[in-house]
Amino acid sequence: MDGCAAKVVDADRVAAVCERMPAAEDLTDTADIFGLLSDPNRLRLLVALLDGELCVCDLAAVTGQSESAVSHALRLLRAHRIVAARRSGRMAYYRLEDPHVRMLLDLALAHTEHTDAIHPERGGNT
Amino acid sequence: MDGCAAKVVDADRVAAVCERMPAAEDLTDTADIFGLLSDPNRLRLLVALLDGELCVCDLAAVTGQSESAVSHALRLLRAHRIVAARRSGRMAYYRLEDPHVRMLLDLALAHTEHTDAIHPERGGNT
DNA sequence: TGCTCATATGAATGTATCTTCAGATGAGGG
DNA sequence: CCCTCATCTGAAGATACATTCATATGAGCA
Repeated sequence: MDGCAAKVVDADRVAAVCERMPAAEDLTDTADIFGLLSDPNRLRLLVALLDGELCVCDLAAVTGQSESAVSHALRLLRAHRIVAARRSGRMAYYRLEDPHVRMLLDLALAHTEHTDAIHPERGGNT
Repeated sequence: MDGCAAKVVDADRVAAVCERMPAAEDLTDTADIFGLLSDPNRLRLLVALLDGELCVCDLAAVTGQSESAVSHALRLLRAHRIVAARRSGRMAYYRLEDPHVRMLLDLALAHTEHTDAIHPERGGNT
């Protein structure tokens, strides 16, 4: 109500935009999810899980990180229910659990694949 | 070729996932964009611009930030060509320029309106 | 010309975040 | 029971980031 009433130029536009502005909690929430996707290593982890579940050591191998780093990252993602773990003996198999994040990943990656036409020699891996 | 060949459990899966893994540059790029969306204030800015262009002081009013903070944020977004500025006299009118980011925002906001009830780390307040 | 206003910038501060190291937990095999 | 292996955790160090303050630019106006 007062957050949008300082020194404005287009008071109408400002009021309209304030109307449509999502709640602060929703914005924080969304920013939080984007934050989880903003790290290349976590991104690698999630992309690896797009195809199905993988154990920690395989995730470490795929993403080129230490198993400790992978475990820390998975813990973060787990805390936000983006991934889920299945235990089998000593192994922990992780899978992508959040369909919303899956959609964001798909959308984001679909677009980056267009941009890599600029990098002809880099097909997909090393 | 050895980035995916350490101590693995499902060598086939690991190899397959490595095949599909986007190039490091693309992942960095995507993570970078997600990083730009990972700040609530920048998010507010971009959401405000979804409807059309706004000047800096109106953006400050809408998002409840100082004009200096808004200017800094806009500079960042401008550097990544996510927003663009139109000058008119002393005023600078910014608009959302990247359709890819617009899609990500639309998708993310559509979902946060549903999912704000399930998050663990906010201690269930109003 | 001199003044004010809108925006832009740089530097400094504090805070958050990532990575690594060392050790802990817990399952399986001899 | 003891030992190994896969995973997990906590703490510490380094790095990056957001926010603020002070000031600069540059347009309009008297």
